[in-house]
Order: sequence, then structure tokens, then C-alpha cells
Amino acid sequence: MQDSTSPDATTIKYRKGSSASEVCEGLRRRILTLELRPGEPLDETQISRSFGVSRSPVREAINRLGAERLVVTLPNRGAVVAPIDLMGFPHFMAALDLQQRFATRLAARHRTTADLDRIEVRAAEFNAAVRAFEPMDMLQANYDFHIAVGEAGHNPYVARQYGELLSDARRYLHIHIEFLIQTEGRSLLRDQHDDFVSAIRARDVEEADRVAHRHSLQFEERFLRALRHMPDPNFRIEADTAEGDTP
Amino acid sequence: MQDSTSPDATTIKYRKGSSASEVCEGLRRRILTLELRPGEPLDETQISRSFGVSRSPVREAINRLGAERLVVTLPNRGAVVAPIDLMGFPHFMAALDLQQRFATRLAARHRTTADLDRIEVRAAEFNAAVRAFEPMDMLQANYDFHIAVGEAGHNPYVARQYGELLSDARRYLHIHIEFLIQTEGRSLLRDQHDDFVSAIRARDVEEADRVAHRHSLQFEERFLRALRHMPDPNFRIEADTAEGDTP
DNA sequence: AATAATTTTTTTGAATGCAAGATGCATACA
DNA sequence: TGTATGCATCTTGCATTCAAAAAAATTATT
Repeated sequence: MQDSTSPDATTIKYRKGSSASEVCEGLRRRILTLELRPGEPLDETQISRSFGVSRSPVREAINRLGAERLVVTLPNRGAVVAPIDLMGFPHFMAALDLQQRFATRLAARHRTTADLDRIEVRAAEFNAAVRAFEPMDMLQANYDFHIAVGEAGHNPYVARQYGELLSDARRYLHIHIEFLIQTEGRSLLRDQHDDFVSAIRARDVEEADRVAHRHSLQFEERFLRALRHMPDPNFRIEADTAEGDTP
Repeated sequence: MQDSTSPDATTIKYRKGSSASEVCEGLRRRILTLELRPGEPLDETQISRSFGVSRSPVREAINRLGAERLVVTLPNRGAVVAPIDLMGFPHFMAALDLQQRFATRLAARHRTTADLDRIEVRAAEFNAAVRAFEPMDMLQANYDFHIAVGEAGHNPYVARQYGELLSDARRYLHIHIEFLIQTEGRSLLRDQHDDFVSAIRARDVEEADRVAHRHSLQFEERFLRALRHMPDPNFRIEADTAEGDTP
């Protein structure tokens, strides 16, 4: 109403039942791209103004994102973008590796021709983004690729849980992709997914498992290496633990 | 008709910030115990009356439960208790087995003495419920036991995803526990979890894996056997799938 | 001046109001 | 008799309003 600089303070009325989804997807995109930084507080009123809706759909959107663990809500003190918990990275990697191996195994076992087509399209898009040197596109395409693999397994439970972890992985990747590009150039990132496609195309379950595991290890190794060498940590180290962990 | 026994249509005012949680937990309990049957529609107004609050916190609660996949929301047509998808049971079992094995492995590897204590308490509670022949208590204790195992692994990602699957497992179990008790008596259900405890106490990771896998297989086998022999299916077979199925 | 207490402001949580979409029934028509 | 159409009612989704809790600011007290 009064905010002319807001990104989409359009006066067009969404169709009934779409406002909350609109806000949810908008916020999710900004969270996954780190446009909204981890730990950043989310002001309901401000968001509602920026989307041109009332607080109700914003509230609903934040709730949904909270269930996805993309935001954490503090009782009576609003919500913040879920901090990236560096201390919990090993835990995350353990969970991701497990799901990634299993999801890729399932994809190799149960994929249809249509699934394989979709996966190959995603892989091509990823390679295109790499050739174009577009970090943001690479992250999106990488995410889409693995989502497609997850769906090719035709197990909704696995696809969903794998997808949730991929959201977090995307944010971890976002943190160090610039570093990766600077240090490794395009060589190491090119054709990342071709061995995935090969194994899935050949329906080679064991090879799919190995590929997925190798991918996890590579991701972990690169992230930790980036952490060590990153001169400018433009992210906050969140030392607080979500749950009682005492290591 | 189900609201003649409104659990807490009291006029006591919850403290601010607790209404939605109260409704959420109340609904969750009734969903997990099948007091609210799969596929049953959830009327916001009715629920709000039965809890003595307005529709806002009910809406929030339903959203949260939707994120837990305990209810599914149909656009502009409200929400229903998540149907139990019998066609998807094999998919569910695949996901559960994976997480159960991994979660139990982690518990054997990383459990503290306090964790082991908690697990043993839960196991004792379960055995007590079995001896008392109380099906509802058995379900609750079984759920609590496996949740405790999940938490003993000290990996929040795994504990969370395992816990989500355990909610579904609890509903599947609810369907056929009466049958199990009738056909197998107390012999087969007693000391179900003692081998879990042994492996976790001994920190024997491989044995924990085997125990967890055996448990999964036993659960699957019993459920399928119950399905074949159940003379009175007091549940609705929901053939429709939540996503992408032509209605 | 520093700190504690109190008031003011801001922000969240819940209640209410209102309009869009859906459901059901009655009636009209083939 | 079966099917289509229009109206009435209900439910949901969003907006608005109200109240409680936390944050900020001001005043008071030592």
C-alpha cells in the first residue's frame, strides 16, 4: 500500500487460496538463494507489506517453511531464517549420504524412460550452467537434478526426505561455490553428473550407490576445504545447537 | 458425533502462544491413535469449538500437521486426516527399514549412559504394556522406545526423519495390533526390544543393524499377514493417492 | 552517573468479519 | 426418468481488529 520500493507490491489480487503459497514460494526461493541470510529475522508485517497481502497468509507461509526446517520460530519472538549450523555439518553429511545413496539406488532400479529423459535434461541444464559460469544457475540446476533423481525412484517417502536434505545442501553449497569456482575453475565442476546418468541409465544399482557416495564425499571434502581456506566468511557461525548435543 | 466427548472444551484460557500448540498436539494424538480415522475430514469450525479457541490457532495446527504429513490439505476444500495408503506400504517399508537400521546403528555408536538409561526405561515400559495386555499402551510405548533410540544417535537429521516415519508406522501398527494379539498371543510380542537394548548397550553397530533390519522385516511380514487374514477391516482402504493420481 | 523500575512502543498470537469458492438441493428441461 | 442449471448454504481463505508479551525508552532512585 504505502511501500513503493517493495519487490512485488503489486495490486493484482491473487486468486483465492494462492496468497499463502505465493508468499511461501517467494520466501523459500530467497532463503535457498541466501538472499535472506541464515539467522536473519523475518518480520511478519514487513513481509506482508512487501507481498501486498495481510499477515495471515504470511503467517501460514512461515509455518510451512518452519516445517521444512528452513525457518525456525521462536515462541513469542517471531521467526528467523534457519541458521546454517556448521557444528552440525558432519551430522548433516551422514544423513545426506545415506539418503543420496538410497535415492540413487532406487532411481537406478525403478526409473522409467521418462524419468531418464528428465534426468538427462536436468544434467544438461547443469552442464550448461557450468559452461556459462553462472553460480546461481548451477545451484538451481544441481538441486533440480538431484530432485529428479529422487523422484525417479518412485518412492515418495525417500523422495521427500532426500528433497528436504537437498534444500540444506543447496545452502551449504551456496556458501562455498564462489570459492570452488575461484580455486578449481571449471574443470572440476564439469560433467559432475554424467556418472549418475550413466549408472541410472544402465540400471546399475551398485554403481549408482558408489557414484552417489563418491559425490557425497566430494561435496563434504570440498566444503571442509573451503571452510579452512575461506578468507572472508560472509556467514555467521552459529555455535548454538538446536538440540542437546554434547560433543 | 465425535464431539460429544470434546476432550477439552473448557473455558480456561491458554497462555498466549500455546493455543495452536495445544490444538496441534491434541489433534496429533487423536490422529496417531486413529481416534481420528484416516481420510476423515477436519472441519476448522468444529475443531475450534471443541478446543474452545478460534479458527486461527486451529488453522495453524492443521498447517503444522500437514507438514508432518499427518493431514493432507485440499485447496479450498479443507483438510482430511492423511489416508493410510496401503498401496504405498512397500515404499514406506523401504524408507522405514533404511532409517531404522541407520538410526539404530548411530544409537549403538554414539549413545551415552544417559541415553541407554532412557532406552531401557522405554523398553521396560513397553514390556509392562505387553504384560498388561494393553494395546494402546503398547503402541505408545513402542513409539516412545524407537524415538528414544533415534535420539540416542545424536544426529538431529536422522532422529527427525526416523521420527516422522515412526508416526506412520504407529498408524499401520494400530490397524493390525488387535489381530496380532488375537493370533499370536503375548508370546511373540514380549521382549521385542531386548535385543535392541543389548546391541546398543554393547555398542555393537553391526548387531544393531541386524536387529533393526530383523525388526523391520518382522513388522512388514506381520502387517501383510494381518492384511490377508483380517476378517473385519475396520478401516477404509484409501485407494486414492495424495499426489498426482487421476481421481 | 549507573542501575533499577516503570512506562511506552513494537511485535506477535488469537478473535472476528467478510468475500470467494464449493457443496447440495430444488427446479427446469430433454 | 435422467440430466443440467440456478439458487441457497456452508466452508475456507484472507483481512482486520484486539489483546498479550517482549523490546525499547524514559524516569526514578541509589
